[in-house]
Amino acid sequence: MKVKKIIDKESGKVIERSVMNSITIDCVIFGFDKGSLEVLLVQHGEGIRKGEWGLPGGWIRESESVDNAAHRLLAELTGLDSIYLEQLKAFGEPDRFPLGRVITIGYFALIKKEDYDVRAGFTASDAKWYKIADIPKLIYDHNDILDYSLEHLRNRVRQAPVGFNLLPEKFTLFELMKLYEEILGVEMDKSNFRRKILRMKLLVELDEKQKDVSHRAAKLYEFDQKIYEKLTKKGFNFEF
Amino acid sequence: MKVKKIIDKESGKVIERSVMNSITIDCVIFGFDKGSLEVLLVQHGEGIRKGEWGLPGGWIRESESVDNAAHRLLAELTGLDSIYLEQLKAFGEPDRFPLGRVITIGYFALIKKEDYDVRAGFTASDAKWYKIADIPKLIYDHNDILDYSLEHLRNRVRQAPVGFNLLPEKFTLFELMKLYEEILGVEMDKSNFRRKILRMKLLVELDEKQKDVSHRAAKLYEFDQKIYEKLTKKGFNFEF
DNA sequence: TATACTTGTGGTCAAATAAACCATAAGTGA
DNA sequence: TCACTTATGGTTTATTTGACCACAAGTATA
Repeated sequence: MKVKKIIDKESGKVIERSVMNSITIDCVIFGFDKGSLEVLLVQHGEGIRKGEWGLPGGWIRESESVDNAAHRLLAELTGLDSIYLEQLKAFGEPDRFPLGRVITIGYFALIKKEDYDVRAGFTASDAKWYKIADIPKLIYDHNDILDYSLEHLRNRVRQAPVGFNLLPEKFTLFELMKLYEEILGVEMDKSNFRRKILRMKLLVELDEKQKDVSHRAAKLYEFDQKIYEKLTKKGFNFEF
Repeated sequence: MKVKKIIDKESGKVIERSVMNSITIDCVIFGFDKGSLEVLLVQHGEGIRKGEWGLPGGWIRESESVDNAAHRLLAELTGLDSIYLEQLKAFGEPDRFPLGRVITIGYFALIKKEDYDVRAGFTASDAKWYKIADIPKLIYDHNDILDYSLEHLRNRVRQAPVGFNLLPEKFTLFELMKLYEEILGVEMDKSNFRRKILRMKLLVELDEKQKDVSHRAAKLYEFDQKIYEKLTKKGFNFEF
């Protein structure tokens, strides 16, 4: 089993820990800002692909579960824990990685950008949000993984209320609709959207309104956590 | 990289081929018979778990993609190729495999039982169909993988017409309904089911009827391959 | 201050769909 | 012939959808 240099998060010291040598994790981290869906990419700061952009990822330690490895890596990469994270699938074309046979397990994460400060991870020289339409050519098969994630996201938001993980705690119905429009690539009717989403009783109307807008301020809403969980399990139907 | 004994399918000779040593594939193979959903399990013929039942699976070769490995293993295990096969996800608890750290990638397959002859695979002493309700305690985390697959199947049949892969080429509407009832664990209305499924234009009515039944014989149907593919991509909505 | 403009919010109406249920057809077996 | 079973094709009512309208409530500008 390979032993890889790992820098301890707290102390900054280099420690040694055994990792699995033919399996990695790569994360597709989605965010949403001003009507645009975005993905967090990192620029590699070392290795043969120095300078090129790719998905944030890393190695799995010998003693941790795959899910835990994904959570750990995501915390290291974004500084966030307890965010929405889901395994996508394993990607395993024999030639996907040039230095040997490595299978990667894709994860997909949805984060509230308001909670996140951009910063580069350990081995990354830079980290940046890219709009979906502006994704550059990425290393290895990362463009494929990203495409797959996007497809997955589109399916997922129609079957469970996971899209909400991309919005701030408090949001207007219009913002929620714009999120769905952006993810699904469709146009919706304000009025019908409002009727449909309110009927599910998923949202709690707050005693608060938008501020600093140059038009009539809209009411703010947040989720009802209980109904959210129930609908996440049961599945919900959000067709347009 | 580990070198593992592999018996060549055609010649029966033992050949050596390098395999990945910390990743396996396990397949959950569903079949449907006389109104019951079933799973194909194998009894291990060698190793520390000799005699115990588990999911059919195997090692990934150094030179093949993960998907190809799944197809190859399935052909070796069931004698069938070109059947419905889909990756589930990777299962990677650190202690799931007692002899070292091994992550397994789950696949799920749907087969027409009429096409399949039961036979044991290379390292298996026996292979047998089990009704979902009668699944015994399986090796490693295979019960977890099976539970996950079942959940996945339930979601999948509501979003794509994949359940059809479990039925014979020609079937009656009643048989199709029974399949859905069994998978989803619900009761349906004959009349409404018929209306709904026929409206999608997915089925082709044949000039043929059931035989050897002691009641009015029902018309047989088969799929329209073109519409089947279109609906598989686009997604279809089969809520009850 | 009046007016235009923008977005929010609450409706209407017709068409499509779903759920529950009924009636008859077409076959079997006694 | 009759009783019985399943197939098949309705009907009826409630619910949901989609398209569209009208006014409310604010801002920006003349």
